[in-house]
Amino acid sequence: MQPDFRCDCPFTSALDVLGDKWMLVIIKQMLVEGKETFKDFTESSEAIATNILSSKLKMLEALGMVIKTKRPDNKKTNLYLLTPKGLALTPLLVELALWSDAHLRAIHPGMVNGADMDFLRRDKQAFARALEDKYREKLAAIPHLP
Amino acid sequence: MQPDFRCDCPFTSALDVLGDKWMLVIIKQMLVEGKETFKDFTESSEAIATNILSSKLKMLEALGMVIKTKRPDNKKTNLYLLTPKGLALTPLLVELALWSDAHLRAIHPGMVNGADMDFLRRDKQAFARALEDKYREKLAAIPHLP
DNA sequence: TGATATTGCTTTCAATATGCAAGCAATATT
DNA sequence: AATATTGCTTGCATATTGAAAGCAATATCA
Repeated sequence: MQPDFRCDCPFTSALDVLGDKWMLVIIKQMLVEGKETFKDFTESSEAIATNILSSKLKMLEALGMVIKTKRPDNKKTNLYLLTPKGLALTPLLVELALWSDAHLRAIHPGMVNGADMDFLRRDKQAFARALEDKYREKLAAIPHLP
Repeated sequence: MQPDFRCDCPFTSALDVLGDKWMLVIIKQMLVEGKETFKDFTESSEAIATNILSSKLKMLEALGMVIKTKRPDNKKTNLYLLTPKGLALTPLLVELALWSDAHLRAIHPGMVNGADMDFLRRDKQAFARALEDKYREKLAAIPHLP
């Protein structure tokens, strides 16, 4: 289940894991949009197919970026949560959004542009910290994790 | 030739452009390894196929991230060079490498780990600036660009 | 306590992206 | 003039992604 790495370059190795259409989108949905169940992901605006979602979640789990667990009062609904290894992608996601903001609006004018983007442009480190802190608080509110 | 965007999210929109196996690898080869000709790219350690390389270079050009030009003394060899829009991906690449360094070594022990990585770990902003400055100097040494 | 709805998938098959190898025209080198 | 190099393109094979249906387990409702 490990990816096979093309070479020994750290840049390329990250892309061997993350360089596809979905891995970082799923991470973003967890971190930014608070998605945590299989259903949550299928309902997001990116409209991922369930078979792809299933396989990517398995990869993320195998890589230790996500853990799969449940709430004690519900035996059906699985929770997918970011581990520190997944949460550590926050600065990368922030750079993605900054680049989009600066260089993609010309060809994608409808891209969202609200108060969050202002905050991001004003102080990207604070923005990243806010995202991480919010996620950690969320985790703290689920006090039965492995 | 524009990508079609899945939705209006800035994170996802960046991945609509960059989220595949090769786009960022090619940018990295230009920025970090100084590759500039078609031949250069085919000889890199990632071993991209020539048809894929051709199509990705066309995309990068269409998106305005790369320009295709020649030296005045050589009518055959094309030069592919980063535009500001491509060069603006430096901080993103830096975050990719940092994440690899911190979280991928466990499953990819052979990943390179020399003086450059030390510099990167010590001061990522300085590292990014150094890369950008070096690339701009290189461009300045090709004084016949469009 | 059934009956129905929801969740979390898997399976099948179609479409698209990636990969390999060969080949070829234009230019550069000898 | 002959050969090598560069920058590709063109098939064709394989892998990844996608759409749709289906299904078992649990949860919710009457």
